[in-house]
Order: sequence, then C-alpha cells, then structure tokens
Amino acid sequence: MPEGHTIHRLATAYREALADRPLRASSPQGPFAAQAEALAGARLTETDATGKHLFLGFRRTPRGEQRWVHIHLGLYGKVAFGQGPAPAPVGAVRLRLETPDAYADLRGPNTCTLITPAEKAAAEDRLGPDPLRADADPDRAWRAVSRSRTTVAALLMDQGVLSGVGNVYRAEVLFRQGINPHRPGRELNHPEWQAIWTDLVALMREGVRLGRIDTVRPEHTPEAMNRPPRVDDHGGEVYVYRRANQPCLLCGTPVATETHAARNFFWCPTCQPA
DNA sequence: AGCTCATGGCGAG
DNA sequence: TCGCCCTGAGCTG
Repeated sequence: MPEGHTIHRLATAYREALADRPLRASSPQGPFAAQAEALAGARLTETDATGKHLFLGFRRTPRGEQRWVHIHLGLYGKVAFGQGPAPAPVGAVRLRLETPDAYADLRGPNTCTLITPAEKAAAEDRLGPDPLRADADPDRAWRAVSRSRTTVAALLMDQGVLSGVGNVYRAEVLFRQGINPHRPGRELNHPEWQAIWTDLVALMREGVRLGRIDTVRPEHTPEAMNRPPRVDDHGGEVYVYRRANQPCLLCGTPVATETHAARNFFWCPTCQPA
C-alpha cells in the first residue's frame, strides 16, 4: 500500500527494529543474494525516505564506508516485521534483515539494489520536492507546474515534479481543493497551488501518523453526517477515490472516473467544475 | 484453478 | 500508449 506516507513509516520502522546492532542480511529466495552477502558484518546506521524511495544506510565500522540499499516497493512491495528469531522464510523474500530478536522481510519490491552515496544523491536528484520532508521546496514544483500544459492530475503523479503523491492522495487533494483534474498546470494560479501543497503536507503527515489514508474532514465523517462508513480495503475514509458512480458525499452527483496512463482517477464534476 | 485488479514505474516503439 | 515486472486478495466457476 505504498504512497509516500508508507515509505516514511517504513524508514522509522526499520530504524527502530534493527538499527545499530549486529545483523544478518540474506535474500532467501531472491536475486539479491550476492548483494546481501556484501552487507555481511555491516550495521544499519540510518534510514532515509524521499517520495516513494526508501534508503537503508549501512556501515561496517562507525567511520567506515557507507552503502545504501535502495528500495522502491512499486505497486505490490511489502515489508513484514516480526519479533524474535526469524522463522523459515515464507514465499519469495527479497531481503531479510534480522537480529536475534527482530526481523524484517521485504517482498515484491520494484527495486532493491545496493548503491553508493553518490548513486543515492543521483536518485534523489531525479525527484521533485516531497511534502513529507522538512527540506522540501514547494516553489520548485510550482515552477514546473506553472509552465506545463499537462493536466494537474498527471503533474501530481509525476515524481519528478513532486514526490510521494500517489493515486489516492492525487484524487483526494484535488477534491478537497475543488480543482478539476483536467486543468492544465499553467492555468492554476499560485494560491491554488499553495493550497494543494499545504493540504498535501497536512494529509500526508496524518497518513504517516495513522498508517492509512484518511482524507474526510471532521464535519463529513460517517458520525457527523449520520451515514454508513465507507468500507474499502485500502482502509481509510475518502471522498472520491474508487467511488466511481457512487454519489458525492457533499452534493450527491455521481463520482466520475477516467483512465489515464493505466491509472484510474476519480472526481466530482459538480464540486470540481471544469 | 483461473481471472482481474491494485495506493508504481520503466523502457520500447 | 502499451507491455511488462513484482505479489496477493477477491472474485468466478
């Protein structure tokens, strides 16, 4: 379930479970075995997340050469953490990190490679500002958005423009800001962009805190509106994501959907007028 | 058992 | 824009 909030949570989870202790790295069924071998004797010293990219930092000695494991979960990747000695691995575990009393199993990632600090910097350079990072510069994204003929829906998913936003946050932030997804970036005004960015910062921080994407304002919750809760396997309360043809929570108009670049997006034609 | 779909992203054409 | 890579859940039959 990986949008940026998931990745930032994983950075913390890896650090808390495994950092600064002797550990064993292995790739029980995966093609990462040789690189896991190269981590023998190293400790996890730090973790970092930018957008949907997770970086696990290793050193053999406190001042030794640093190496990073670069992880991108893609659509299906998952990490399972456990207490105690690790059991026999189940399924295709790409990377297992374990100490005597904790372990983490990575399955199904798009990317899992061992890289140098320079390669990490290069990977980060390809990413736009991440609303979850304190060092993010939203003006960098605005410069790209305000020059582009591309739709704001596509720009929000372009990790080189801004990073960490996925299909759920994209649909939800545009709904919350009343912005039609088809509008070209260069037709947005700066206050509209500021509102999108500020809302993403708030929504994604809340996502990190809760571990799920919840975007419905307090006055629109099931309790406040005396309506049935929305049940969906992504686990949060949302306005339009995956609610095609269902009535908009605010105005009753059927939620519209379209597919672009193999991704569905959702919007309310009334609350987000063209 | 087999199909479809999913919160991603890359490279070919 | 399409096909492809990775995994798993939830259908259908």
